[in-house]
Amino acid sequence: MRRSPKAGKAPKMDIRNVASHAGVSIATVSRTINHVASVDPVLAARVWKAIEDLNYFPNSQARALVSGRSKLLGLIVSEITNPFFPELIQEFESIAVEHGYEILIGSTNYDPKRMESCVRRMLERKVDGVAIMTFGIEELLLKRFATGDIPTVFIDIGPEHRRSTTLIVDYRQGINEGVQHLAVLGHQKIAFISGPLKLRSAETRQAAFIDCLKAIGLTPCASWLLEGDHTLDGGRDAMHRLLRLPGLPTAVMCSNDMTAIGVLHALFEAKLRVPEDLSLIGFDDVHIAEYTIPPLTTVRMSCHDLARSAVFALLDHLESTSRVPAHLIPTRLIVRQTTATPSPR
Amino acid sequence: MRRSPKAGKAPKMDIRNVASHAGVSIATVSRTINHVASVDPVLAARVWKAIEDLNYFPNSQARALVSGRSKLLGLIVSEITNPFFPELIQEFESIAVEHGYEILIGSTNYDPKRMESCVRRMLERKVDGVAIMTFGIEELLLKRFATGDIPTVFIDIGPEHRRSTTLIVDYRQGINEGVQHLAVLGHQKIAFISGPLKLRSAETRQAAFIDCLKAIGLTPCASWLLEGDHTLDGGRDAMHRLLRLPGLPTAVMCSNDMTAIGVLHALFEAKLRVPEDLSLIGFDDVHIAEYTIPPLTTVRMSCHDLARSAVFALLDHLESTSRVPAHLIPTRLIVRQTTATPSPR
DNA sequence: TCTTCACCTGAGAGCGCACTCAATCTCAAG
DNA sequence: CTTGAGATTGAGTGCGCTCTCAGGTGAAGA
Repeated sequence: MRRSPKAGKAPKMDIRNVASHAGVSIATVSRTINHVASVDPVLAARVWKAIEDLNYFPNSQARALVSGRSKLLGLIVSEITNPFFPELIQEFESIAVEHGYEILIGSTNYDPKRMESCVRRMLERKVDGVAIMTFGIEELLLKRFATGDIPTVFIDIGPEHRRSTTLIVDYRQGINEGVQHLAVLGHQKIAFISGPLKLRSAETRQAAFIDCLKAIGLTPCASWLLEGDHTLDGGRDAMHRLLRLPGLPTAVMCSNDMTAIGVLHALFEAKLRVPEDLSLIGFDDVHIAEYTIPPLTTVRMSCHDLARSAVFALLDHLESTSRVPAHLIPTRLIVRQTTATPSPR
Repeated sequence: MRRSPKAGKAPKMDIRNVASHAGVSIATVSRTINHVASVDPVLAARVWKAIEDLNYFPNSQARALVSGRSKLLGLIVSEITNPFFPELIQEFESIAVEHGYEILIGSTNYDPKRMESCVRRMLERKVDGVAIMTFGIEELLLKRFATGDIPTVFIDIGPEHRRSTTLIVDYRQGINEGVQHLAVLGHQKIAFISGPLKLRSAETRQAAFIDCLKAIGLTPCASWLLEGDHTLDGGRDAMHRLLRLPGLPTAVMCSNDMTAIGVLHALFEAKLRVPEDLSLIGFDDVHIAEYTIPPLTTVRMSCHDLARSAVFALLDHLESTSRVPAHLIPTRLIVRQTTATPSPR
């Protein structure tokens, strides 16, 4: 009774107890738990009863240790407080659980130190696979998982090896729809508030915006290309900066919805009306985008698609289910009420 | 090479490899890793170098198995897509990590089945402690953890035993401030949109509201006591119901911020202005409450306080740090711009 | 009746690590 | 030079479980 000072309580329930209580060997208990077909139904019933009676839970540490499979999937996101990620996590988790896996979440907050510890923890816990959905792997993560020891899923850019999948988001499609939509309404002066440009995907979104602008014969104005950080505060601050500029654009596109909501707030403070004085388009289409005032026109990147593709890609590597997942994530414009014809000024 | 069909890759790095590479016994490696003071610095250096060279990670499954401590803290929340919880999770995680623990998240979505599987998973993974922050334990959870085998933290109501802590949220304080604030502004007709009433805390909040109303001589009107579900959609729907009623209140208090944001949206659709036509007060003070239009007056229940108290209470049970945590979580009104004098009608 | 074979079951090994305990080593004092 | 206390070290055990493999059972065929 060395390491059990609490004493007496739970009498260290393990597979042996179940075995003796059911009058079988531990091997049979193990087989029963793992649904091995060859177990005599009578014995299996006895085992299940014993498990029930004793309120036994298999120790997954031990299971993982011996089987080599932890049944854990890592999920690394950049910022859990950005509503997009909880939505993604929820979806990811339910699909994972459905397939017998659990998830270990890591939130990097764009902080290299946290990122490092995140990866380390995943490795230590021996996750069976990892989805890195940070929208911008600062090399670090990429390098850590480059060895290809465990299956990975990346977004936009990732290592090239057999056990890794890269999900490509078609930012251009949705952003183009947004720009076109604005152009059709008559906007010519369009600003863009990006995410942190060290993030690959933020950069890609901005690049897509610039290209789309050029495609319709508009010249992107450098001072209307602001860098945000994908947060509410960042969006508000960027808009403040924009407002201090001499000329004002007639429309603003944002790299994500949080930024757009921040912009909405800055505009409210400045007593500017949306969409009358300024049109606004977000990106992601988080649930709350439908609830802003006015409801936000935004580019939808389905976190449902993303989560599904990620889990399935991982499962594919793990169990070669050959359930070929879609690796191209589409985006499309959802028109709500933050866009309108520019008012003559 | 039986169970390693991937072959060749990582040569099954374990403590033995490190030991032989460093020319010491595995015991010394173990001691080094665990920072046992008595290890000869020279040997320790050799060990660390070997660890570095071999890129070795201790297997936490094995560590947990033998030591009996998983260094895992469970965190069960009701709904990860409600922004309050990500904020709570982030705080909880960073404090936990700071103290050498990791967290396992479970989101119940108010679904008994998910709840059951959540608990089961926590138990199977042998978490060292669990914080149940669902604001409404439907007995189920309570019962599951009632045995007192592992330390737990509950909110509002929990089992009574040595290894369990119950955090009491002082809903009344903040709600009272809200009601008073409304009363001072001249409101007499105040509605309340609750959370799902099967949730203990939702019920408590509503009860507090009713009491506060009575305390200032107002009679709560039954038809103005609506049940929501703590979501955006629920808030919007409840407000729709309220709008269909013959008489309209002049102010609405909500059981959480998501509900309030839903209400805001319903009001926008109905072309009613806030706060001119109707005053509105939320609850929680999630970050985005500052960003609604107009910015939401709300009762702050600090998720920072909550997370801190929860982790510390758990650590206290685990390591008897006797870092006595505050068990009373205060709430207070944050006045922003959704409240004003009722307009004469 | 005896062998063959398919089918189950249980004994036992060992997953990677922490921890105990006895062995070894160091060094000062006798 | 010997001895003992104290400091380090390494062999070995076992955490709870899965999986292999050999042994045992019973039905079918010779």
